[in-house]
Amino acid sequence: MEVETAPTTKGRPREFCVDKALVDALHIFWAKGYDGASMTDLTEAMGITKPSLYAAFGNKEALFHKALDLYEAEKLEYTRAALDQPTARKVAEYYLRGALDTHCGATDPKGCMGLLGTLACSPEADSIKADVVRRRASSHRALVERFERAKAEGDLPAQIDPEGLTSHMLAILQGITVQASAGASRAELERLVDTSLALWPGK
Amino acid sequence: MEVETAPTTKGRPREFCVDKALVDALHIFWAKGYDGASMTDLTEAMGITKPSLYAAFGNKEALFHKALDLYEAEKLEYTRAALDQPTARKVAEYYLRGALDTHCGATDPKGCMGLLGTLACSPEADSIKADVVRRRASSHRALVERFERAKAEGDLPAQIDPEGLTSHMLAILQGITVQASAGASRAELERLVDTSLALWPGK
DNA sequence: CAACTTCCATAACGGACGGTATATAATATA
DNA sequence: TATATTATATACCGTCCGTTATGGAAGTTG
Repeated sequence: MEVETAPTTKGRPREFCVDKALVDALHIFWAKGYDGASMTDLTEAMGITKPSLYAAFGNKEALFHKALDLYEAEKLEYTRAALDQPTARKVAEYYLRGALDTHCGATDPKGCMGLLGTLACSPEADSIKADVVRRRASSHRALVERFERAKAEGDLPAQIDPEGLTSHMLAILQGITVQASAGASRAELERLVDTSLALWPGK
Repeated sequence: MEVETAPTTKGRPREFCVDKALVDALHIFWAKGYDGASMTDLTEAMGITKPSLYAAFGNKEALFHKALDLYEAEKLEYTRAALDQPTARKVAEYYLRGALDTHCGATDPKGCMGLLGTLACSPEADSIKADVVRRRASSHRALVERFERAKAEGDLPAQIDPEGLTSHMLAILQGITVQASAGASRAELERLVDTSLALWPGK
């Protein structure tokens, strides 16, 4: 049993770039969701055949997890950077504006890949769902802690519930991605964010 | 060419109740989404065979639209009742608490059937998607008008953008249903709603 | 060169999908 | 009772799904 893909250079070299193929796969999953993306969709977008895909990535599910890793690392970087902002208000602003750029940009698919993953309901997608839920829980936790710190530092009012505020802000974020998927314009979503920030508590 | 199902009583009478079967179908679509619900899932839950289903409802897509009609009429009644509340704050409160009861109750499936419909990405589900988006747009419009009226009546501050506030509130609503689908507890979502209402502008 | 290893292309696998043809059972009408 | 009409039950259709077996092409190593 081999633990990893052997780093040998023997045999015929592969004719495609694994990293580029993964980027292509990510775009398909992002646009169509796990169930909606067929192997044919994927292989056509990646420019490779099915046996090549299986040799390089394992299977569809493994490919999705790898695409999700890439998505988190590249596209969700703003959610980590947001935590470093000096005040709770700036955290929220960074978060929501980042969501706007990421989920309603011109080049990438509209909406959130994770959201599609969570709501995919095929029986075999349960492992996908669990993965996304787990990742989301860790963002949630980090945000609660950040808002607790903000409360201690005085840039959130004392009566604010950090747990509730986190769920509230993530709900807005999810709503943004839902509306983006449904075809809302960037301008519309900017007014949404402006309103949410106008109602934000504290400084 | 017959325009409607003939109201005759000739021939063998059907052995199941169409209305009850539709309720069963609704629960399946609600829990699994359009693509996730297979004809086998549906017929088993409805207790009928496929030919009976096709004779009574046309096909899967027509069945979904009828189930969506029922869903809107019965489960989304609160969104209409909300508009009759005396102030913008009460409208929001009615809306969000109603969402809690409807999408995080004990008996019905968690989450929002419309949301699953919008995010279903199979090619043949485009008509489903368009239907849901259209229905949602009309709720949106009604809400904007209600908030404009509230502004005129003085229970919303002058600097509030009714369009943005509507998108904001619907985003929270969508976030609630997303989190409910993902397994959030009722208590968690109540804290979310409490926070959202604590931040609500005006009286 | 031959031997070996790895990748690519074709085509097929079993299974599930939405949808239906056919035959039989049950009722109303005449 | 005979006939027409409609519902049910079974079995099947073609298509697409994710996955894989097979044969040959392309490269490295001796």
